[in-house]
Amino acid sequence: MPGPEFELPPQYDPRSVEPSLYRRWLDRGAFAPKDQGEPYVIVIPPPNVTAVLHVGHGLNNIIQDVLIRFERMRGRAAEWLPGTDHAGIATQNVVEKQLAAEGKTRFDLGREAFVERVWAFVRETGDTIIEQLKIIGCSCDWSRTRFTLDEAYSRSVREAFVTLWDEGLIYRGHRVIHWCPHCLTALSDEEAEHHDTSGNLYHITYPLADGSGSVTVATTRPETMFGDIGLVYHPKDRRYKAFKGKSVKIPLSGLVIPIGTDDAVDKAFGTGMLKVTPAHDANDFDIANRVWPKEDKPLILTEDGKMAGTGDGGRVPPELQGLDRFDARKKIVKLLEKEGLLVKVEQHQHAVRRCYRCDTVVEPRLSDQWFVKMKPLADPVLAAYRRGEFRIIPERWRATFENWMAGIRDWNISRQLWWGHRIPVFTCTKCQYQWASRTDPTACPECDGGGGPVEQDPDVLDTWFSSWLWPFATFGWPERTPDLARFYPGHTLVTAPEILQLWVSRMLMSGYHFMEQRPPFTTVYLTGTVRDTQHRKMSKSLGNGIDPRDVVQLYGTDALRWTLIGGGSLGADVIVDPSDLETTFAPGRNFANKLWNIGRFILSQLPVSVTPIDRIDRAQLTLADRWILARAQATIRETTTSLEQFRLDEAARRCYEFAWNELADWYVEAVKPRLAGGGPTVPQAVLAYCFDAALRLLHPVVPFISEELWQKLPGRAPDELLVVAEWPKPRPALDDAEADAEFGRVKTAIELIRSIRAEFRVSPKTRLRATIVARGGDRAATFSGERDTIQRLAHLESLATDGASDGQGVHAVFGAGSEVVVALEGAIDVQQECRRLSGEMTRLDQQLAALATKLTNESFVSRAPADVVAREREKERTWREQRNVLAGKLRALGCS
RNA sequence: GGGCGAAUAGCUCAGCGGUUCAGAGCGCCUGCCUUACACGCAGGAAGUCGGGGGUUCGAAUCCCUCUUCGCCCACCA
Repeated sequence: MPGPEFELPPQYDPRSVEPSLYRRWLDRGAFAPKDQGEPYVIVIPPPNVTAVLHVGHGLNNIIQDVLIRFERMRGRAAEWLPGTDHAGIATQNVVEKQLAAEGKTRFDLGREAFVERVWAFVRETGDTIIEQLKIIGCSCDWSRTRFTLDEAYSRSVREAFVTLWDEGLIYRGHRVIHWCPHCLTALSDEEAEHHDTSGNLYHITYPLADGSGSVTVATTRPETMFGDIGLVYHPKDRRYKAFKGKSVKIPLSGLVIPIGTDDAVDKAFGTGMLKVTPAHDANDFDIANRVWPKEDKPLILTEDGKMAGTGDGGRVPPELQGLDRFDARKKIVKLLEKEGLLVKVEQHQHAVRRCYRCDTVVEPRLSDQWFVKMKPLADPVLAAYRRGEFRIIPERWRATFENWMAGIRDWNISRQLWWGHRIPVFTCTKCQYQWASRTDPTACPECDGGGGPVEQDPDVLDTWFSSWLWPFATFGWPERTPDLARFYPGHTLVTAPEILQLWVSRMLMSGYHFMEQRPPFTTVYLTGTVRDTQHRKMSKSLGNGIDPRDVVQLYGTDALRWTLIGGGSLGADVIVDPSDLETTFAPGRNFANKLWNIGRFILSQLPVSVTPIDRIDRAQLTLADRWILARAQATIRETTTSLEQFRLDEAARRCYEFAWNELADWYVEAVKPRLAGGGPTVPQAVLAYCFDAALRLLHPVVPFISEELWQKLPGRAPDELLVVAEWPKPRPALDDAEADAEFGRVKTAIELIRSIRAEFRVSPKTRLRATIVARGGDRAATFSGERDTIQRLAHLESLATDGASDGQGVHAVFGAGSEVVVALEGAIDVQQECRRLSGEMTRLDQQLAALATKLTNESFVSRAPADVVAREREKERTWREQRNVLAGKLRALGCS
């Protein structure tokens, strides 16, 4: 009797289901960790508030969602902490761009108004990002959403800074750092990205001051020559021996500078003579400190990358002052050429550093910045990693991580920005005493009574100086909150490998340093990257980004998740085609629709109350019942193992095969006749059990469709939710290797009959008569017991399972010599059948020959494992029996 | 300059020493609107597993090498 489920439309419409389900989960508080139980904690890599997410972020967050849903169902107190990052440079950049469109700069607004303006922007985009996470189904604990610039979070940042200061790990460094002339701020080494660039190597003549000749210097940056304080060559370079102690004149300016020597010079590069520009090259800075430690290090470029003016020491010739550095380069080259001081220009491949936020070529620049001493922080982490206290998967990242940790350099944390955490360093204007403070001081602690006004450092902290505290600042550190006690240390961090150093390693360092030597997580899962078919990263500038909202609108969230999770194995890139969303996302949509229809059918067959599977008497089970129940056990085990091993793709595939190929294609089809009769409750119980298990197993990957169907299953309380339902456990009592093998034979027999039908172009409407002859290990009862199934699925009129083959019809051999014979009167001629069978024979003979070679090979028999040899022997026996049957058939037909 | 990854059907991928291991999805071909599903069902065609060499009784699977692509790191100006 068809139930009300037939009212359900035959086509699943995710749009009508997903938003309301998500709301139900929220209303029920399903994403909050339960009060009891062992915690499982993931902290989200907080997305920058600058931009909407694309499917690249989608992959990352969906992986986290699969893991958190899995562990939640397994009974852990699952905490997935969400939030966003204020993203200092990036955000300030975006807002400054907006201002520029209005013809304004941040200086027009002033610091306070500008920061207010950024806040307004951030509130808006932050909300969009959270919305997107919800749309793709993320089951974050929204009650604990954090932002790295929240008041409480800011206290954590300040605490970390002051602690490090007190420990002597923060210092003011005077050195050449990466400076972005567009963002007008210093950058860390990690924020200045290398880009291979094809440039020029200019060979420039520096005349000797005494007029006795000249030397040639090769440089990629002629515009910095006015900042030269000398030339150096390698002390062992004989070519320049005669120049020792001499001086040269800087071309175009005439300034006289000395020639020195330094070991750092590469004799083989360029001319072996290096110009030393200490204020605009980190390497030159070091050389200058060795060779001319007392010499000034003149800056000849302004902060925004222009040639310095007269006020800046007057080293730059007047006609070049104020020119942009690249325009200046061109002009200088021209001038040099005119004066005959340009020897040659060579093509030169080299890496140029660019700002990771605005892509401007970074200018090395001597300045004063705050640095963190990293070695004391990194060493314990490296040691802990080698002890195995946390792991990084895929394991291949080990070398990268270890090299970085071992060779770590101090971290420049000050940024000349307005958007971020103000550096809590204060200076007394009277006595110049400088200190870091957890609270804003009003007076200098060193001056007696009336100190001078106190000034705070104008700079802000590097964004990463706040996000490196994420795993514990989010839970209230430095206060000893219950959350902190419960959710630190966490478990899994899922993120992109490109921020392994920028973020992951620093979180580990802060974790070990501030949290009593405990790691913030035990597993770091480095995901692959979502790329287009040309293997390019998704990015706005390339126009190949896909907004997850578009995919969800077209195909549903489950389809999006299905493609991203199934698209690649652990840590592998996922390739999607932005120009063909249909092909990319249809498989997931199709699967969701298939589940929908399996559900529609099963639900229509189930009574209001279904017998639990453990109350079914095993004696009542048919072979097909036993088979699907055994398959369910295998699926439960394999899916669970795969998820435990972070093989989400494998888990997804396994469930898919169970639901679609095993349950729908075989069991449902096999069981239909038994259902139609309204007969016993056994098939209903089996269907309900298997479908329930499949939905549970699928839930982490396709949460919406699984939840929607699961709630419709009989016996559900109105408030029961799959999202917090129990993860299936295997029931050993339902394991059944025998049924697995026997039903496998039945399937094979059906497939052979279908093949024959198709080969002989017999319409399914024509009912055929067939015979199955069980031989070898096969039992006739296996086939007679499933007679109805075989007849129905192979479109047979009748099936004989007891008689011997009479040689009439089309034959196929399977198993250990068992045989299928399909009666096809008139449709076949003997010649054709002879050809077909001898073709089979040839194939079999080839396989047997190959096997014989193997088995007569003394080395194989003696050296291969015994079970492998045994298996090969068994295979040979089986094929030999098949061959015998075939040979008999050929004889009977009188084939030549 | 160093390190890493990938190369398997037209496309996107799985398999990573031995069970028909040469697979899946999409695409393609042939039948089917079989009352859950044409976003479907059934049956097919399709790859000398990038080239070469080696280890092994046995290699898509391990080692070396080459080619192509991609990524990360790097103070030769």
